[in-house]
Amino acid sequence: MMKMDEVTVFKALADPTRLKILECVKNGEKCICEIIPSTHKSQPNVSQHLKILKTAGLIEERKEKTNILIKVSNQMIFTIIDSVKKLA
Amino acid sequence: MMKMDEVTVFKALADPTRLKILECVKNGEKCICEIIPSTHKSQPNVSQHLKILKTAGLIEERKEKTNILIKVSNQMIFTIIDSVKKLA
DNA sequence: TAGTAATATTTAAATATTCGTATATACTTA
DNA sequence: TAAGTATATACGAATATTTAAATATTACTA
Repeated sequence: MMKMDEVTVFKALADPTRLKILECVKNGEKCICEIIPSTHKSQPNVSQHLKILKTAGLIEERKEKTNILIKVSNQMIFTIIDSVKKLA
Repeated sequence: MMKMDEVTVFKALADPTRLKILECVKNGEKCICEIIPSTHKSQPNVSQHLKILKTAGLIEERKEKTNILIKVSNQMIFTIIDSVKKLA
């Protein structure tokens, strides 16, 4: 997976729906069909948010029968998000 | 300084000019008049970027005679930026 | 092969962001 | 007090982002 520049990564993180998606896959792979309802957004919208996260190198996908399973590329992203949350 | 939500912080970081401003003040307070030329952007534009960084809680200002000096609120932000840069 | 489920793409509208120009404000100094 | 320096605000144009609706694609399954 290509390394992405910081601005692209920060942009990917700068949206509540995308942060919600990352939270959703924090504890392991999830089917897109499970991610969608967790965001309360439309299927096409989630599809586009997933593309932004993928382009930023933050997630990876794997096909399993009919479904696509999403996981984070690097768990470190959660350390980063937590650090920002704790930033006083 | 009020704690800001993650999305606001990530949005503040999701712009090359603002990352440049943070780099500029990395090694200590800098006058806005020094920050401006380092960005190659107009004075009003830099002023607005500074406001976004301030609203996100990332920088603080101090008046010194005619000038306003800018410094980061928390050096931890550079650790975060570096972590993102290293994210494979 | 027809139908269905999962996901992606296209499109258009609404909104947000970025930027420069013009102008305002505040403070300092001649 | 007039002029100058440093910074902020208002405004409008260009561009980018977010979103849902409509549609397309892909791959199962009956």
